[in-house]
Amino acid sequence: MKEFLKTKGFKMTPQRELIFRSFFEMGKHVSVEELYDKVHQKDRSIGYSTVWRNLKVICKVGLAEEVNLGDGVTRYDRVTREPHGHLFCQNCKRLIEFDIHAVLPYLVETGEEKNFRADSFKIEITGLCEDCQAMENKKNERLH
Amino acid sequence: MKEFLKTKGFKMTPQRELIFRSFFEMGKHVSVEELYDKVHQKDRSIGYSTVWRNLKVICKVGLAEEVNLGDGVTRYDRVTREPHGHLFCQNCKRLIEFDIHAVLPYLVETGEEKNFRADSFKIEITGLCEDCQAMENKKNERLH
DNA sequence: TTGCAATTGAATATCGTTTTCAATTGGCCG
DNA sequence: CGGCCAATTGAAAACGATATTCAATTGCAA
Ligand SMILES: [Mn+2]
Ligand SMILES: [Mn+2]
Ligand SMILES: [Zn+2]
Ligand SMILES: [Zn+2]
Repeated sequence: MKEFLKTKGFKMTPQRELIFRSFFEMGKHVSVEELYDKVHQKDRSIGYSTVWRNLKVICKVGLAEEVNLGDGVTRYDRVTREPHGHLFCQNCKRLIEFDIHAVLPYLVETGEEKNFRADSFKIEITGLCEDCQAMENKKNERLH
Repeated sequence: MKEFLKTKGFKMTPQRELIFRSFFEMGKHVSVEELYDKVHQKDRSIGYSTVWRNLKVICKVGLAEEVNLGDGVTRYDRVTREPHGHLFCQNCKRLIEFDIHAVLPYLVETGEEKNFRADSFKIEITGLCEDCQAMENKKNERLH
């Protein structure tokens, strides 16, 4: 990792090491605050801006991407070889991923048709996840 | 329009009338600030918060939807019968629409598979529009 | 070891969004 | 036609996530 960062023009530091490690441990779709909480538990001296900056670094070196869902909080998603879409539960904010191989060619073609140079594709389905639907049903039952 | 608003529990006011009219005149993908500028030209007394609130009203009554592209500015898009996706130029912020009939069934199916109750579908392609590519090329030529 | 750019933490700035509050007004009812 | 009251308005302030500033520290190449 240190070597990898060097090729990208970044130094390794203890703070960066902990932040990177924590990010990759936490799995997908992490917000600055969530990562800060985790990192801060392990090292109370690490500041919020350092966590924020290092998430940007993780993106700059191509290991993650920002995900914006319009709820005012940017999440950071590990980059995987497989492009995917997101099901976003408006209630619990959970993100469920799904494969988009089937539709990607169509989107690529659409971009080409309009002479658009596409950098990235985003597919999001907003709604209510299975669990939150169940909770909603229970709540409605109680009203009878 | 006044009657329509009444059925939704809203009153008509001169400010609202002007804001609604201006919004529909401006076409698609309007930000609060853009609409405020336009409205403010016609009536210097109308405040920013009134414009903001009325855009929310336009959404509440189902005539528009918020569009979030991760650039920190919410845009308001007239609701049309036809679902569509967006090509978003990162340089000039222009939005180009495209039809998504072909991929919608796949997304609906995906939601069902995961027992997800889908409210809305969002498809965005980020990149550089034709004009901005041309500008970029010109700039690069000049460097030789 | 030295020099210097990169990094860090705290504080502060930014900026679009949202709320507060007092004053005004639309529209229903008598 | 008034009177009433909830809805609406405009200005100002609050919010909150993101981003920057700055002085101090540190990684690391030479
Ligand atoms: Mn993801
Ligand atoms: Mn649109
Ligand atoms: Zn949920
Ligand atoms: Zn452009």
